[in-house]
Amino acid sequence: MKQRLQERFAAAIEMLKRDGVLAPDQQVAVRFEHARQKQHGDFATNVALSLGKACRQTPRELAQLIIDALPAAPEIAKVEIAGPGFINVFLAAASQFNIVGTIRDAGNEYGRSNLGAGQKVIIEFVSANPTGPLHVGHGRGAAFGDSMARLLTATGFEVTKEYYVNDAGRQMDILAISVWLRYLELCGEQVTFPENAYQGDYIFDIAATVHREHGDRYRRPSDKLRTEIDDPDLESQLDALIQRAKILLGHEGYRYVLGVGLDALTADIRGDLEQFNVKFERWFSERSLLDDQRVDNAIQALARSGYVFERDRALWFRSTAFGDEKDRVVVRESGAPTYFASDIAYHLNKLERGFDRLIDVWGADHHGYLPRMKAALQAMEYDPDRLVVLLVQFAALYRGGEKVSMSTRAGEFVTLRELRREVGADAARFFYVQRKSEQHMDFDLDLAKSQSNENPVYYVQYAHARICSVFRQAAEKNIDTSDLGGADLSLLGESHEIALVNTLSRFPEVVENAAANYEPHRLAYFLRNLANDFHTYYNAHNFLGVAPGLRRTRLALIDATRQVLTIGLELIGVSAPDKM
RNA sequence: GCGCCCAUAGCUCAGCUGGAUAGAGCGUUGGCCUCCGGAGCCAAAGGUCAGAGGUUCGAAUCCUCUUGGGCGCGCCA
Repeated sequence: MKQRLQERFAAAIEMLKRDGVLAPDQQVAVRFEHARQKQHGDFATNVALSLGKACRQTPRELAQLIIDALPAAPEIAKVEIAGPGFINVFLAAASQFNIVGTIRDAGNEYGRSNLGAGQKVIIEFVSANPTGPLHVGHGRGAAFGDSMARLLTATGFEVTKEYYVNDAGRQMDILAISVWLRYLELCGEQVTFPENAYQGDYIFDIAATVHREHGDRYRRPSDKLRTEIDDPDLESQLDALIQRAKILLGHEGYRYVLGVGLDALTADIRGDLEQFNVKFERWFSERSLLDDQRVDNAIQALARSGYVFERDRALWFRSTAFGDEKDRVVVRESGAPTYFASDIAYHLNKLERGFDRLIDVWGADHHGYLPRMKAALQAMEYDPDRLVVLLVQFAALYRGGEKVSMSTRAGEFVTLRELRREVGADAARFFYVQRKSEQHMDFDLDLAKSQSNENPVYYVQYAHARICSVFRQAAEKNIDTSDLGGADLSLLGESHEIALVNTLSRFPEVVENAAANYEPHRLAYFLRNLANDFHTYYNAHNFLGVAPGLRRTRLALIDATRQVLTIGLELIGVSAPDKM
């Protein structure tokens, strides 16, 4: 409807240009917004206000000229000038109600658009290190990323969801040593478990699996584990322990233990996310980049740019040339590439796979990492704007008013699984996605659990279930609901019906805005509004107990409502139950 | 110290990229049909949009400064 109005007004503007009121080269964009108050009609534009100065007219005079030039249009009932020069448009009721038919004809397609025009987008999110179960902090990224993927798909992008598995590097070694030490304990060895290794119970489970399947095969005498290291630094001691383990177990044994841990945790995370209604097209291994020399290739590609140099026997990327705070190491003194180097390879790989836009969802603590990543792309002559990084702020956790730590190593976190079991995947997803991603979020676990019944998701789902219930009642009373398409929409007109229809008609616009701005929370708010409009209507009017003609019309309206609720909930990964 | 993010009702948050009288949920107070599901509906109270300047017809929204909070500044990932 907005677009229709824009066309009408553009025609009027053209007319004024021809009449010399406006300069022919004057750039004019007529923007409409939904009027907040009823007395201001349905849509309002400030075009006369913004143009007034350019043509030396007062805004109100110009508004009048525009209105006079406006072509006759059946959808417009009335046009008014208000305030300093707003033009308020009142729509003809009949043309508004047609949306009910449009929605029902479009079915599941309603709200979809071709904004993306088939552009290939890869969205990478969660990507938590596979060193422990996901905690509630990861849940926010998961809910956000997945909803974004759904929104982008609905708006005509070709979307691939990917999880980058950080299965290389020191964190993996710490995982391996943690598993192995617990395993040795099970074998009956006396070992001191370092406090900076992974403390979580899940490590025992993995160790137990190894012990059950292989007995003492990976057992080594614990006295050989002792390292003669004076360094009081716990991290250095841990590294020394890892070195001992590699020697004692041999390459294959060590790889085995590490692999068991990695596989177990990856599988755990994958299952957890599936229960959360999040599925990835691909789990991309960081190690595979190293194994296939793609990291080396990337470093060479970067070197060809001329922004790579050697210092202190390490290889550096001159990222400061592109605005980064300092230059960054890509190959360590030891010869091992940094995490940054494999990340460059990963992003290069995404570009080579033909994605037009790379979307990364990161925790806000990684924001300092963005300039160097963009710099790398720029150095290799890619447009850095093809990388879009969406930062999701931390969710500070509280339990009984106390802040809860979320350290994976210390094993002191609340898992996503726990949360899901307490409140359910639907409530958790809705709760997460309700918040704007760049907004800090206080997550009170006790509140989230105790209020599970007051979560707005139930309010929205209840609206859907209620509509389904009305149709069940209709069936019981042998009321024919098969020909809602033939409903006479001109019978609508109650204020609650107008409000509901207006909200329904805004849905495609909300989806587009949510996708274009990477703001799925808009959809959550829209759905709450829609549910509110419906509940209010439900309370004020009867659907089944009225004359057959009106009954059919109202059923068509609430059926369209049910459809939009289903589509909208689906877009944020929440179910639309028939009964609750 | 430098950089990024944030500050809106008692609490948790929206505010449609600068519009008209700043809105929801929770909590508080009062009300609702013997009828399609009361997980609902209606109403009231609650605000110096952190503070101060600036930009303009017009600012919660844009700019500067101040205050207060979160995060980052590794040859960790």
